[in-house]
Amino acid sequence: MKLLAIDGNSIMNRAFYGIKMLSNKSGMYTNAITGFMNIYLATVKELSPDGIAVAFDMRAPTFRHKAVETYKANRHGMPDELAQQMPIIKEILSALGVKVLECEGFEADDILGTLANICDNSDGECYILTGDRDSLQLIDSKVTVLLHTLKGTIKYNEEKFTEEYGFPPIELIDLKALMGDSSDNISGVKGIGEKTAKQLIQDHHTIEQLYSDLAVGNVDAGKSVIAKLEAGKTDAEQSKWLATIVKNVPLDNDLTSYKFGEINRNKISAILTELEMYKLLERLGISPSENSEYSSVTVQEKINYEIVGEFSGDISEIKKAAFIFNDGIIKLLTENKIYTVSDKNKQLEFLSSECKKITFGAKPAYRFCFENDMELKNIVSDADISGYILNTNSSEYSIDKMCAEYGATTYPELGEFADIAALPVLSEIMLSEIEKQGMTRILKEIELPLTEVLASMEYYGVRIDKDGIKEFGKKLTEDIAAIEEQIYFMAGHKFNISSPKQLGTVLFEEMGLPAGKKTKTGYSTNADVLENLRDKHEIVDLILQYRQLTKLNSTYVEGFIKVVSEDGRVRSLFKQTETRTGRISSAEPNVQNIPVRTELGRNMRKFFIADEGYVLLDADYSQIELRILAHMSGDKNMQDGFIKGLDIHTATAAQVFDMPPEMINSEMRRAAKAVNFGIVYGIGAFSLSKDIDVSVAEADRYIKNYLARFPKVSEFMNKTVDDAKNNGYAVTMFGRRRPIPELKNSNKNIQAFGKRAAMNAPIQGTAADIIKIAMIKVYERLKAEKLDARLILQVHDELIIEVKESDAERASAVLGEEMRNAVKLDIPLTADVSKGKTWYDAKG
DNA sequence: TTAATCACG
DNA sequence: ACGTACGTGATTAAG
Repeated sequence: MKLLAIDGNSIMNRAFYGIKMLSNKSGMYTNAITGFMNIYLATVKELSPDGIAVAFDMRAPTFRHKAVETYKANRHGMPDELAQQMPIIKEILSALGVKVLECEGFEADDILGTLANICDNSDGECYILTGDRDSLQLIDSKVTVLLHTLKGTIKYNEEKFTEEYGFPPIELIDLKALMGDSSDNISGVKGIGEKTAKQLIQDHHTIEQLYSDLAVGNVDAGKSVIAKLEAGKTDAEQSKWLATIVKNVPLDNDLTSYKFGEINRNKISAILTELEMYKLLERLGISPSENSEYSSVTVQEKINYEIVGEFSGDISEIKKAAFIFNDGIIKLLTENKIYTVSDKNKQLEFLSSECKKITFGAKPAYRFCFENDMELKNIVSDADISGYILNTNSSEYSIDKMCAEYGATTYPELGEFADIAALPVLSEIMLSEIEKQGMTRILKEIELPLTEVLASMEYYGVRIDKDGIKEFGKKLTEDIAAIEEQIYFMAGHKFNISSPKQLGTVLFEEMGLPAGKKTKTGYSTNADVLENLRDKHEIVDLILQYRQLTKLNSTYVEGFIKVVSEDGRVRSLFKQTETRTGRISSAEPNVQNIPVRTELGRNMRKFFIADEGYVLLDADYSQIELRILAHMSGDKNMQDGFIKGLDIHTATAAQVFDMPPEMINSEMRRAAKAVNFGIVYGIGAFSLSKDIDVSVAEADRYIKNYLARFPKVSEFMNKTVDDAKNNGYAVTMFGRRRPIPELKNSNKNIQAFGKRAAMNAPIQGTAADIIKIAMIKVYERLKAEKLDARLILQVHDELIIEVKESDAERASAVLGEEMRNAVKLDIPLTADVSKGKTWYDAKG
């Protein structure tokens, strides 16, 4: 009988720390379970044992000798996120017909030792799977250890062990008795390390032999080693006792009782469905539970697709199809047949046809059409977008992962056609889920049409004055060199100013400036800290200047010179499935963080220019997030300020300080502005106090006053957090969801973060929804009115259009009207348009 | 690859 | 008692 004995705690630990945190929608962590099952299945496949026993620790707290736990540890000495997975893996294993062994007062190790012993005394073969080298002492002719490490699983039998260590496995106990083991709190002999201990055990084998040899002067070692050994005899004996794995745990010693039992498929299905571990279910050959969220669509037949090859028919006859456009090739699925389309003209004919298309990642296809002066028509579903809408938290929306998550059939046997084969059913499941969650309008009226707008923005790009940037860079480089010289002079030597570590040493050790905050790795040298040191030494100001100039030079000057195309334009990627709140993001290059707050940085915008004969139009929403808050909360007091067209920060100050608006000075307005920001972000008194430099108590008073003056805002925030806790997600005005599993985390800080995110998501997300709607309307109207104008940039609450001078007036009206009228709120949305040859000039 | 920093809304 | 505002992306240093 071949027995596989697994150290449950050790393997769960390895899995937990080896795999990124994963959790299902309700915040239950699954990473250790996933990792464990991966290792388990691989080992079972490799070994084909007759039976399996998995051992877990059950040590009463009083017996515990392990090191003190870290802050978030519980009584099991492990993080809650791991502890909560332990009972579940036990249930899964039991349901798989595997024996789960625990014994009061014993560790998993001891159970493994006993199992090994049982095998030794019968005709068993024992394989021990663990991540812990301790168990190697159990190896003998019948016992093999499979040691799981980062690099893979190493099989240790007697031969392999002896070859590596130079002595038999049982003497590992003696080795530990000498060198100790800090993780198990075994002291060993003081002053004897691994090297010396190994040599001594190779020569003398056991502690007992070593000390009897020592007594007759038969130990070949230096004077100091001998002295240490003599001094540590008791320690050695005690350590040996501690290091010895117990082999007499009361267990059933009939080996056959560990043979595989019956598999409870229903139970496994129920547990894994709940955990959303669909991949594992598939590997186990078990279908997801009927009670699954997605049950109505999870019972599917595998469709018999025929792979035909290059499409040779008449494209105009295709009425409905799935396609994926990638690497210049289209994979096409229609009427249960899969084709490729390689000819460019055929591709364009297909894309621009009236055929209803479902796809995965439509944006590149839109761009491909724009580049060829065609129009991509009739995209009715995009799985990439659907995946994002259903879970904005995911970092990857591959077809494979989504099939596992939503229970769609996969077709790995179709190789390169696996994705296109899975797409129709996957899309159908996701569309019905989106419908069920009330997000169909988000999909059809916002995200799907937006893809075309973003593709168009990417296609056009923005014109850049490359020579201008180069010249600006030259000046910066000169200034940087001069500042560097001065800094080195003041510091007394050269060093890398860009290295926070080296800078910290210079400022806080060599120059003796008072160190403020610390980071994980040393002193903090960020702008906040330096700002406070400004009047302590002249060098601080120079460093701040150096930081500003080098940032401008490397990120913006050098960064942009690198990405300007032949035609003098830069094409950023506007990503539609990136942010958790529903905003779009920009990358390669990021055009949403071009400097504006300082005059020097703002110069960068002089190099974002309109093409010859064209001008730029720029419009941004004024206070859109606060307006949304006023609308969604229904707070009449707050709405009043906007309806009357007051300066909102001054109006807030008047409320918070209980004074007429004309009595509000700039300092008070600044404080009120910070409070307004804080409210949107899910405020704390501490951070607010730091931001506006008042005491925490003072800041707390501002917040309390604010919430008292705007009671509906207070209510709204509480309800938002409550709902998010109950539902597992926060939701925008239009129904877009953001899952917030952090609210269920056991760590209070993470929970607090969840609350702030829950308060912010509906506001930031609704603002994102609104500007997306505006973008689509602007895009459609510019097209309908045949204006020589195009949207080219979006910066969250700001849109930029490049327009032929003769059409500027009309485009300007379109832009302003569509932004203001994108949606109807209880209060007006305001957006003013201004015009200029450069972004610098066009920004009002 | 991760941490620190800083640019934007 | 503890930690401390939401959402992004790019660059640099350093393990």
